[in-house]
Amino acid sequence: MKKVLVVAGVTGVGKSAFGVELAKLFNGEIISGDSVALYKELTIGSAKIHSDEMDNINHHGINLLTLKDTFNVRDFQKYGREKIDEIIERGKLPIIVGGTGLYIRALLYDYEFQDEQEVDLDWMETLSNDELHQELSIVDPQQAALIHKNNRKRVIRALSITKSSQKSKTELISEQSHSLVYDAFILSCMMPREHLYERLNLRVEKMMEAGLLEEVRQAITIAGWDHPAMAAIGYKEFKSFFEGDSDLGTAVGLVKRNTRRFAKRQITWFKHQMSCRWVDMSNENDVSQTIEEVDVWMSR
RNA sequence: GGGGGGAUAGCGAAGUGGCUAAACGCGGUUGACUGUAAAUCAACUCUCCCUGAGUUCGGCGGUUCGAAUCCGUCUCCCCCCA
Repeated sequence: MKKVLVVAGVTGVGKSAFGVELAKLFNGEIISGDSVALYKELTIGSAKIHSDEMDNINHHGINLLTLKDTFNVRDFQKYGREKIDEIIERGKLPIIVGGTGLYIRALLYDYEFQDEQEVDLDWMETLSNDELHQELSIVDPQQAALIHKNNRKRVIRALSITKSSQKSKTELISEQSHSLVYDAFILSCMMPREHLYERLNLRVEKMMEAGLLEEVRQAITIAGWDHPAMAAIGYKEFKSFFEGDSDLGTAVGLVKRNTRRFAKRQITWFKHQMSCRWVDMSNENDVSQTIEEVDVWMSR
């Protein structure tokens, strides 16, 4: 199986720099596993790696799109797998670096996405959460049992799978083996919660100093608030500020809070959705120990 | 010195005699996750031997079958008049 190194984990602990370090040590190229850094216009708020931090290591999946485009997991899986093959072709090690759990999991595991025909979903709009969930329990009872009725987006998605393709979500998932399609060594970077939160708060302050507000202003003139990417943390929080409904301090506070909550969700994801080698980035010994383990894995 | 207002769980804030361990928001914790995922959603958050029990609503004392809610008093905070 093809070897792929993965530097996943929580935001703000230094994954990007660690990825570059590993790329230099093991002759690698980096594929970003980040759903926001994909967009050219979203740089400060996405904590995107700066070009002079890349240290001549090739980075893929950054600035790939403009805010005129949209993207989804399926696109990422396709793009990522192509890049992995290309990099291996060049005799180098593909290194996935990022924190978008679903993207990374879909890339590494045998997630199957099928072609879906356009289906009119407007009729769902008028239904209540309960009615939609009721509908789902008829066409796909297993998924209905798994998805909470208030999770409207998921309920609608599960419904639309059955409407726009031949299989239900349950059937689709049951056909997969839920195993890795690569010889992947998955690192999940973290650090003690308190320390992490402190860093994250500080990072938001730095983003403001770096001109985040102006970046948001420009992004909305291109994309408007309706673009999915504008729902990213560091952007959506400024909506009410720009509309004159709240002050800047409130917006910044929300960015901090949402970043913390996001970090928590990432930890939960990597803890339960894939099996990772956890790396405490605040512990030098653990980091160097990890590098040794990568070395062993490489020569395996 | 006089007059008025207020003290509620980590914070903000409802509640003004039983349905209240106490709404709601924030903060925090835990979890779900297969085409918007930095998205979306759920649970928990006084204590404990936790499908039950125990101690709470500034302190103390009282009224009452029953008080965060009524009365007295003390402490602290805020506003107004001197």
